[in-house]
Amino acid sequence: MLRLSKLTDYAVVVLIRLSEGERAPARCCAEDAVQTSPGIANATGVPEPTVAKVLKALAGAGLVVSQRGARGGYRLARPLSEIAVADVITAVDGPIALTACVDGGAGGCDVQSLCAVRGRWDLVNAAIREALTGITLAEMREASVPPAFRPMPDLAPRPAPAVAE
Amino acid sequence: MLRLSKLTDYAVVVLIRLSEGERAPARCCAEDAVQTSPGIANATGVPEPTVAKVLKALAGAGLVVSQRGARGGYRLARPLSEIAVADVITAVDGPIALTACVDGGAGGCDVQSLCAVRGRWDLVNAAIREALTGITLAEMREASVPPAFRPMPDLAPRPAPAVAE
DNA sequence: CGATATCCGGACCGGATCGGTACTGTATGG
DNA sequence: CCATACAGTACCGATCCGGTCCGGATATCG
Repeated sequence: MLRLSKLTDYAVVVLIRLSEGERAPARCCAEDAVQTSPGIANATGVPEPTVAKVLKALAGAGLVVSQRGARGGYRLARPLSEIAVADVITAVDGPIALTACVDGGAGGCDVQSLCAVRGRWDLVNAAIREALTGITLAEMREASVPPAFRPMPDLAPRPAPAVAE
Repeated sequence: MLRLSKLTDYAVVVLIRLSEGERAPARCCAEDAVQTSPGIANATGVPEPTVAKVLKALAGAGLVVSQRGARGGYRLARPLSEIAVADVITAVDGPIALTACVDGGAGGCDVQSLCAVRGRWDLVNAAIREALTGITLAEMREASVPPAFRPMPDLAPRPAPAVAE
């Protein structure tokens, strides 16, 4: 299923929200346009603690900068065009690795025969990583803007013989 | 982390083993070169029940054909060059979808604000699916053959500003 | 300069899904 | 007729994710 953390989804929402800045509220134009965790949570609907956790991970990865103190908050470190989906995934879910026996495989394989798979998924990992690196958050934001224009996309064409899903 | 099922890894091992056929054993050239679950399990080191489950899923997807009966077993339905990684993942782990709110999103989103993400990941899903469709098991088998030639691959170069992992 | 309120940081816990196992039924081949 | 091997179902354990709570640090306000 290629399970991707829900946290990553939240991270994208939070980052896009962070890029849009605070428009409506009464707070008249903050100097750095920092946004607080509760504010983002209120705007996005994500629970506050979860937002805080996501922001924390993002701050640790350098995607956002944190401003501590009474009037602190979070601010984007880079424009969305410079943030790839791979960066968000790496920040939230850790390094991109499909299986346990890739890249930083610490030799946790219990069966030797299985370890023959080492390096086998590297091609797939590289391909996925490249695909994820080529997509920026700005593109994702643009993609979600006109929902009426894409009622049912066919996704990617599959030259290989498709099997019953 | 892009968690990929361990079952998928096993499936690749099993399929490659299935493609290599039975060379060593005393069984003098089976008519269809069918291999039994215990045989594959013994050859690969994967527990027999797991092999059986993987084979079952693969048979359901049409990647392998099953031969019931006393001298039954499994046989590849297609050469490895015709089997894409995406097919294996789809067969074992179900359809490729990173998040719950994509493609067949049944509207399980509890928060409306979150549902604004609908369709946002479609680009990423399409890219990943395309990447996975473009890699066949034959390529993966070739990649794993010479382990000495790639002691520490750099994987994919990352044009985007790399963050601390 | 001190108090305060706010916010970041790390730690803990519950729940859910996945991985693995065992049993029984059915069909084929000897 | 019996042995073999796949197919289906059900169960159990473990790992990991998601959510929540509390403590430390900091900038503002008095």
